Formats: sequence, structure tokens, C-alpha cells
Amino acid sequence: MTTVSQKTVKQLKSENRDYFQIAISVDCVIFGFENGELKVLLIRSDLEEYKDHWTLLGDLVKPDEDLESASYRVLKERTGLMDVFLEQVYTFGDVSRHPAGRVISTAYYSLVNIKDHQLRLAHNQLHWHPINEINALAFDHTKILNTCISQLQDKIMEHPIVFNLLPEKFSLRELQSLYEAILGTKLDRRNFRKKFFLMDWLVDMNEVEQDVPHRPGKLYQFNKGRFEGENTEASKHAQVV
Amino acid sequence: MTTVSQKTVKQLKSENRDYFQIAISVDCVIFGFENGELKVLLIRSDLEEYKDHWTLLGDLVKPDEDLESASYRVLKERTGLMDVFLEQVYTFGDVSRHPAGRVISTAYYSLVNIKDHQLRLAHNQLHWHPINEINALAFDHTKILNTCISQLQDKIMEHPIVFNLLPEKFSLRELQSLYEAILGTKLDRRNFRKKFFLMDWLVDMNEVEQDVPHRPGKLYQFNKGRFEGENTEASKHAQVV
DNA sequence: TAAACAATGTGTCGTTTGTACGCACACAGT
DNA sequence: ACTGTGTGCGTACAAACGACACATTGTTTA
Repeated sequence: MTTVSQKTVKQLKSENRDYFQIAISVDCVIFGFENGELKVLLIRSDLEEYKDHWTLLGDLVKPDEDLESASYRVLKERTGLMDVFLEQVYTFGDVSRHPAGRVISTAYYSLVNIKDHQLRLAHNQLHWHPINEINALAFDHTKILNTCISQLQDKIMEHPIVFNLLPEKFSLRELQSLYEAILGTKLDRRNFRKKFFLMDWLVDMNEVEQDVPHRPGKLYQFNKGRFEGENTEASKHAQVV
Repeated sequence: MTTVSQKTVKQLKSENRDYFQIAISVDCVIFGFENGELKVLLIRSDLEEYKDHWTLLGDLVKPDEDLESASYRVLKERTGLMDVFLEQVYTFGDVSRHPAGRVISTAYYSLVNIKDHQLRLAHNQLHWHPINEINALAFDHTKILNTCISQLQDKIMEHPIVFNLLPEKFSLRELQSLYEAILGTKLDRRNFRKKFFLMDWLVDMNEVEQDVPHRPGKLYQFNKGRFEGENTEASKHAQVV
């Protein structure tokens, strides 16, 4: 019985190169919110097998970069995004998941504000897709996407993360609309207000919406101060280098 | 910009062998319950750097085996366990996490009934460690262990998984003691009973404990029927081959 | 044999949390 | 001025949660 604990990697390499026949990649599910819809950033597949299919943004992990760094790199290279919310979800490692060879992929999801980064998209084959209008993605990316959506749905009621999808200032209607888009349900406006004020996640900016064709709503900001020092899931696991 | 979606793995191999310098392993956090304590199955490290340290059970993933299959294999090889609860938790991929080389490791946790499998342990350098008496583990295994414990704590109130740690029939006292061991808190006996009967997770066996030095408690069984067809987290992600 | 002991088994009551819903107020457009 | 639409606030009822007291059953001991 051979384990990585009992032998050095160098020994293993000389014994059996087969152990290094697996490539590892990261795939990023980048969520955005626009026109009351939850959207995902996708790119057209260049593989012949998946012609006309869309795929998640991903890349192979380099030997000298942390797994998490790789996902940040993908984000930066493709979208120009730097300091965004990013969290690991699950690692997909079935032998046959990728037609071109053995690639194990770790999925991350990211929450970004679409408005802030619209310019970079024109340069690439990138496109925002409403999650309700997505057909078949390439590889097992549909499964990856669904896993990330489930994870997101499970988290938003307990953890204040959806603010990453909104502009600095937002109305309660926008916030509720976002929750409805993520959860796929309708929520009661009055109970929604009550709940969020009680949780003390919001700061009243004493400003109101502009240029709306109805009574303007108050604008709020995420109460960052209340959560200072709290770590994201990702940083909890991150090793101090 | 090179992505795995745009080029085949074969092309990449010829271009740059560096992409295949990363080994991938699985590490299993195997939980058991004995004498009112939550325990983890550990093995002595054989690495010189970590002499006298304990480590989790792990092994490198083979090129032709699924990631999940690798963790099942580790379990089977080390403990003889076959059909046990196993679930992926997180993938640790920092460059410097393993002193012997670049190894990315996916952590799984498993829940087993210690009593059923005590015989196999003598053959190996294995030992059950109470989670409250664990000092420094080798590598980043302390971090991995803590991540798995957190995950376990988060799950047991929503999902009926702790039954994997108990014998077929058990008393409510044992069940509560297990929850207390996992959560690290004391619970109110009456509210605990009420909650579990309301959840309808238990089936009254109309039997009582034997050979206890006090009034024997009723024995219950996990209400498997109520959860038929429901998948574990692992099987939700498993690819149909 | 009876009292002391230990652990099981059950109910109550007040608080908190969640959900459904009624209604007044403010702004925009006609 | 009137109407439509959305904001802002309060009430009422139901379910879940937590603290707590007392009766029951079997073992041990005086």
C-alpha cells in the first residue's frame, strides 16, 4: 500500500509517472444581477465536440500557484475583476468528465456587480446568460452550475454575501428582487423589510432613488462594519503563506 | 491565454509538461463514536519531517479512478469498510501544503460505527483519537480536520446522517450524547426528545436496553423509509457513468 | 422489605420567530 | 384632482424554541 504520507513525491515520480497524468483545473461560476434576473458569465466552447455550446470560465492550475490563486487569475484575466467575492464549492473528479483527457476540476463561484465591469466583455467571447435560459453547457458544466446555484441559495439567508451583486447603494426593492431571482420564489415585501431591518445588515443612507417613474424608495448600503473580521469560507481554509 | 476548454489535454502535454507536475490525493476524516466521545481514525506518519505526528488516511488518486472512488478505496484498504457514509468537503490546494511536493488534496469525511469494525485496526498502525485530545497533526491535516468537523456540525440538525455512527438500535440517551459530542454542547433532554419525535426521524422498536445499571431506555431505529430516494451530497454530484 | 438513588418519560408555559394580510402615505402622470 | 403604483408600518395568528417541574421505572442499599 503506497500513500503520499509514507513516500516523498520525488520517490513516487521515479517509481510511477502515472500518478502525474492527471491535470487539475478551476472553473468559475460568475454570477451577476441585471434587470431582475440572476445571470452567469459564459464563454463559447472552442472544442469541436462542443461546438455551439457554452462553458464556464476555467483554466488549468499551474504547478506554482495555489488552487485559489488560480481561480482569482481566471477572473482577472477574463473579466479584469480583482477584489471580488469568490468561494470554493466542490471538486468534480470523475474519470470521464472531460473528453480530452483526465482533468479534475474545482468549482468556485463568484459574485460581481455587472454594471461595474461591462466594458471588458466586448473584448472576449463572453456573454451574460440568465440562469433560467441556459440549455446544455459543455462537459459537466451544467452539473457544476447547478451545484453552485444550490450552494448560493443555501447561503444567502445566513450570510450577507448578495451585496456583492449590487451597486454600493440600492433600494429594498432591488434587494428583494435579487433574493427572489436567486431563490426562484416570490417573497412578501413587508416581511422582507421586517426581516432585514431586524438582522441589521443595512445602513440607511438617507437618500432616495432618482429617475424612477414612481415613488422613489430609500437607498441603503451594506453594513460592512458589523461583519469586520469575519472571514469568508475561502479565507477560512486559506493557508497563510 | 490557454484554457483546457480550448485545447486538448494531448496538445497541452506536448506543449508544456509542467501542467502535469501536480499530484492529487484524497484525505479521509473517518469519524466514530465511542464512550460518549467523537473520535477520528488516524495513522502514524512515516515521513521523517513529521516523526511522531499522526495523519489522516489518504492516498494519491490514480489516473483511471474517479475522485470519489479513490476515497472509497482508501476506506476499504485501510479499514475494510465498504458501504459507509462518505461525503466530500473541501479541496486544499496551496502550493506549500505538502513538504514533499505539489499535492492537491480533496478532503472527505466518513461516518462509521466503531463497534462493527474493531477487528481490522490491529493489523495497521491505526488508532481512534478523541477529537478533543488531538494535538498537532502532520501537514495541514489539523485544518482539514477542523473543516470537516465544522461541516459535520452544520449538517446534523438538517440532515439525518448521524445514524451512521450508531448501531442499528440505540436509545435516545445515546443519540443525544452523540449530538452533544459533535456540537460540543449540553442539550436539554426534554426538548431534544420533543424535537426528534416531531421530525419523525425515528422508529420505536418496542424494545428496551439490556444490561444497563438503571432503568432501561426504549430502543429506536433510524426511519430509513422516510428518506428513501433522497441522495447524499456525494451522489448528487456523482456523474452517471 | 422499604427507602434512597439514578435515569427514563411527559407536559406546560412564556418567548421568539415566521407568515399572512390590511391600510395609510408619497410620488408620477393624466 | 384623481388614479395607479410602489413605499412604509402595524397587527394577528401559527409554528418553533427554550426553560423548567414532576411522575415513572428499575437498581442498589440499608
